[in-house]
Amino acid sequence: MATRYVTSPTLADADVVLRVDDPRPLVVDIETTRAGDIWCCGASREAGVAYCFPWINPFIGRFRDAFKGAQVVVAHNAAFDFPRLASALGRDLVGREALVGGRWFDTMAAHALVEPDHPHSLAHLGSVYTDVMPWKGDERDSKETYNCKDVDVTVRAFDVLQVEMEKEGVKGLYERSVGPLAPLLCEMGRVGIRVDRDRMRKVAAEMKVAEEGWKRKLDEVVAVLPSRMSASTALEKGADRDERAAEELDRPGTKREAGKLRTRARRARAAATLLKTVNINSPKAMARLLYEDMGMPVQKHKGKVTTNDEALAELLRRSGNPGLQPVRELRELIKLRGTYLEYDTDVVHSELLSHGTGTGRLSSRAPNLQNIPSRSEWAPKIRGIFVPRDGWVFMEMDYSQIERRIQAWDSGDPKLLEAYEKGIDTHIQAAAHIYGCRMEEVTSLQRYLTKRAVYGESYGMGYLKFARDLATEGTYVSPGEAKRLLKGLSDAYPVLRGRREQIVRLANGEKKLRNCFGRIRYFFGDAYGNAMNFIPQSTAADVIISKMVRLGEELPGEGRMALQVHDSLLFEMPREEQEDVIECVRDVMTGPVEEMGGWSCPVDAKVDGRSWNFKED
DNA sequence: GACCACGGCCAC
DNA sequence: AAACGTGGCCGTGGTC
Repeated sequence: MATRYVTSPTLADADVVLRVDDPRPLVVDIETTRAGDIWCCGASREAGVAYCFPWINPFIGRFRDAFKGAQVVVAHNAAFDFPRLASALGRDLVGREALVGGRWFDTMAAHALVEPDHPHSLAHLGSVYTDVMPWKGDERDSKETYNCKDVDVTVRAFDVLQVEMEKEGVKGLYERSVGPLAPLLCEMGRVGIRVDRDRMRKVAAEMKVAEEGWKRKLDEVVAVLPSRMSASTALEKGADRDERAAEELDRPGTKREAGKLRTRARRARAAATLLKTVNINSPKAMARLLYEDMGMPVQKHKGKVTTNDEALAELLRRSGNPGLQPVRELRELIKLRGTYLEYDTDVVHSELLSHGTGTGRLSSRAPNLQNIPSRSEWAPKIRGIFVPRDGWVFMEMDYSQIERRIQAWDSGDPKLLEAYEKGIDTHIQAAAHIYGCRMEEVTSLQRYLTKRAVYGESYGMGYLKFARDLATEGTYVSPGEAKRLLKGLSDAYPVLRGRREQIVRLANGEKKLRNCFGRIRYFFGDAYGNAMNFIPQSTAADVIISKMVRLGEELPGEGRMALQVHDSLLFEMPREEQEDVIECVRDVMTGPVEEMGGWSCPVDAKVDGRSWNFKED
């Protein structure tokens, strides 16, 4: 296709492409300076033609008018362009006075609906949807030409995507959910969540103390020590002694004994090295130490040598080596401190992406706030560093077992549905079937094992992995028992099992699955776990994002959504608005889901004015 | 110094 | 035949 890229446009050019009453979508793309200010803004209304306007008056004014008048404004990854444009033009991102309000279209978000597992970069769209030669990183292009190419590819991709979305039947999903969600996600990230850095430093310091404790423990337990001698020194002396003794024995007849002593010396030196220099954060160094120097049985994961926590737990179980537990504890502490207690800011502006997953879940990055510890011993203290603004409170509303409930709804399994209708604990119900007893007789261990089996089963986990997982946490179950557990669970809900088998067959036959919101995913090769998981996971994702869109319209007062973590929403609001917000959120989240024939899911609410660490009260 | 792959591990 | 799904970030160790 012939192209016309205008890199030094005139006012007459602006009159053409930025015409206020042009009914065609206005496609834009900004480039920014190193400091983050807008440097230029490209614009186009049709494939093959693009203008790159410097970000100066009077072009800025023309853009303002064009945004106001445009029926749709299109950008690739609009979450980058639109907030910057809105702030430069003195308008909001969402709400009545919004720059482009609900009229924006993001080609990246749209592509994620059409090809969830493909890359969504503009370069990728250019390569599959257009005949534009690859242009990213081509140093011969001026910045203006580069911008024009971006805009041109965006406008062409937009045209193709209209067709593709129609063909894939995902247009409704985009219009109802994914499109309207985009400005909300943007706004959530822009406002951000406050971090109490004093508290953060205190927790980090506490952790360091705990680390020192485990380091001393490691020092103490590695060897039986002469009094007041450091562990590494003791080990080295022992090694010296062994080696001297070995030399004396080094003659025919006692060579074997000499060899044994040398091995012992080598291992002692290795242990001494561990205490002094081995970096437990280095899998390579740990593998050398454990498997070569110390001669422990090599642990493997998917065919590869591993020193992960599961391996250390197994080595500990088999050898009883008291140095291993301190290593496990230290690893955890270092990981937690390094990952979750190093924010160099008072407000974290995590970015929520709607194109980040194959299932329609959101993802979170820079920082990822969807994986803040919740079960670790340190979780309360880590969560405690995230705080609401002064006079405001946090409120978290969680869906209760939403994916399991969706499995029940989707399969129509009468037994599981009955449990939810009658308010029966489903894990106890399943355990009663598995262990052949009455529900009152199910022990807490049996319920726990069943619950774990339920989660594993929905991902298609095998019994060996199931048994190993449990062992890592200190619950020993033989492979045979694990197998019986999974089988018993599967037998407890035969209709659900049938549906899962059907889903896997469908995925392998059609190579594509669709949930009731119209979301699709393609499957390649031998689909199993990811296929059986798609329906519940993606349906839950679509339930919650559709509710987020509703809440974007209905949330009263100043209250705002702060974060989404797959089955839960975190809100922040002035204390006096607490009751209104809770009522509104509860109503919306538990409201009937049209796409599911009026199905709904119960929620649990938690409120705390102090931090994200909700205390029971 | 920037970038990358890898092993490992946090969440739901 | 068997089968753990969806993410992002850390430190290490290597390359360019």
